[in-house]
Amino acid sequence: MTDPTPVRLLLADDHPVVRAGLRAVLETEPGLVVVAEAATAEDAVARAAEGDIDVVLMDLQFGKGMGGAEATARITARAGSPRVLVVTTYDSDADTLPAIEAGATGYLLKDAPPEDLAAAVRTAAAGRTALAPRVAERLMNRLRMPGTALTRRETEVLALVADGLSNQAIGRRLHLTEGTVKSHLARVYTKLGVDSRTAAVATATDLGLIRR
Amino acid sequence: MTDPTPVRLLLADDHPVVRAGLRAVLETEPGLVVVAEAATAEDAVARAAEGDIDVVLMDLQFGKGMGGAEATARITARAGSPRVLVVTTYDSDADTLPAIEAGATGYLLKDAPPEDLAAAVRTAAAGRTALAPRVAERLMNRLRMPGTALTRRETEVLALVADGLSNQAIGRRLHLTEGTVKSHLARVYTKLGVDSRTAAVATATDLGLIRR
DNA sequence: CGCGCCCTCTAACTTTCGATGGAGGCACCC
DNA sequence: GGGTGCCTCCATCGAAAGTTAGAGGGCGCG
Repeated sequence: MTDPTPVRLLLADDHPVVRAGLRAVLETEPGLVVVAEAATAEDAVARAAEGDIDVVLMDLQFGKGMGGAEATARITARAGSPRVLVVTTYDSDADTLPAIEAGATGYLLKDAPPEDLAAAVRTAAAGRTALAPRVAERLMNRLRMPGTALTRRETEVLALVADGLSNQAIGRRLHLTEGTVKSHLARVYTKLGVDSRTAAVATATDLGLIRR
Repeated sequence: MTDPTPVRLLLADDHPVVRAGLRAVLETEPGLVVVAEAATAEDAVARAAEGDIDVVLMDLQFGKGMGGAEATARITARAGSPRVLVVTTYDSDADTLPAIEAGATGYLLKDAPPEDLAAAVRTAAAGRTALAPRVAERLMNRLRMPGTALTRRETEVLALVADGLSNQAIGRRLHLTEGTVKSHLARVYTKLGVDSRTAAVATATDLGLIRR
């Protein structure tokens, strides 16, 4: 009656408590086995390369070093790589879009009930996409309102504005001229319907386009 | 050799995964027993009132309803109440100060290693204060820099800046001249050590001087 | 191979901000 | 009464930010 080939999992999260929680929740499920944990994104990439993992549960925020999105990209870049299921606290566009672009098979929120989590892991193991309802809704809104969608570069510039940088400083950081930064921001303003950097940060934060 | 009166714990966190993780980490410790869990702040307040709890592990962010700080205040307001140990992800002043004001016995971060967590629970059970190193450092910095405190008017103006209003608009809103608004902001900038409105909003948000 | 979208850059122009250095009124406290 | 801190207002000047109206290259898609 037991499944002869259980789904083998790697937990990548810098919080020991969260790793213990995921382990506790998932190991009670039949057919799921946690075979390894990683406390940094670098470790996760290295461990995933060993070939004995079916699904990686990946956090996006790590205290130091590489982020979860980049780790996801590196893992999925290899042939025969495991599926990566992002499990994080936030559902802003600033987090979801890079993760999905990086090749994540699913995107879950940490407040999900254990059943949903286990179901998503099985879905991911089967190669199908698993999205949390809130994330799915956000993506739908994106598709419905294409005029409002900020491009990657625009989001990047706006995030630096939110950090308090001047146009000149942003230009230096991104290797752009100050004029180009202004161009990006001008487009951001029209898309968001505002007319200043502070107003742009305010509404973008409300809309979840950037995090703060 | 076993302690006849173990420390009885209540876990209050809206994430099932985190509750499972805390339970897994703490129940392996001798002398600690998790007797209840709460998924909302309201439940935590009600459950803590039953009198059979020594220490509450309280998250600050709950998806809906009451926040962890208010719940902490309500729990500690009663006589003979349990100790409240805040366990959260963030260490900004906006979170720590209200929690401490509300009567929390300690403040931990979720990335703490399990040993530290268990040690902090025992410290709290004994009635002593348990602070994560990063939080302690932050509090020390506060005490060292008393000049950073913003006046009511300055905070009011800065909050409107964070909402994206121009100096003129703020003046209209508060019945001030634009020049007065500039005066307030100039003082805010020197106090925060910045030189632009966006930078002021960024650092004030980090410091928890304004809400967003 | 166009077409559209994104990214980059330019340049001149207007408006808003921020810096500086004041000044007077008011409340509170020693 | 004389501090001290907060709030209000003033004027000027240089520095950012925002506006407008372009243009060209790259990339994917039908």
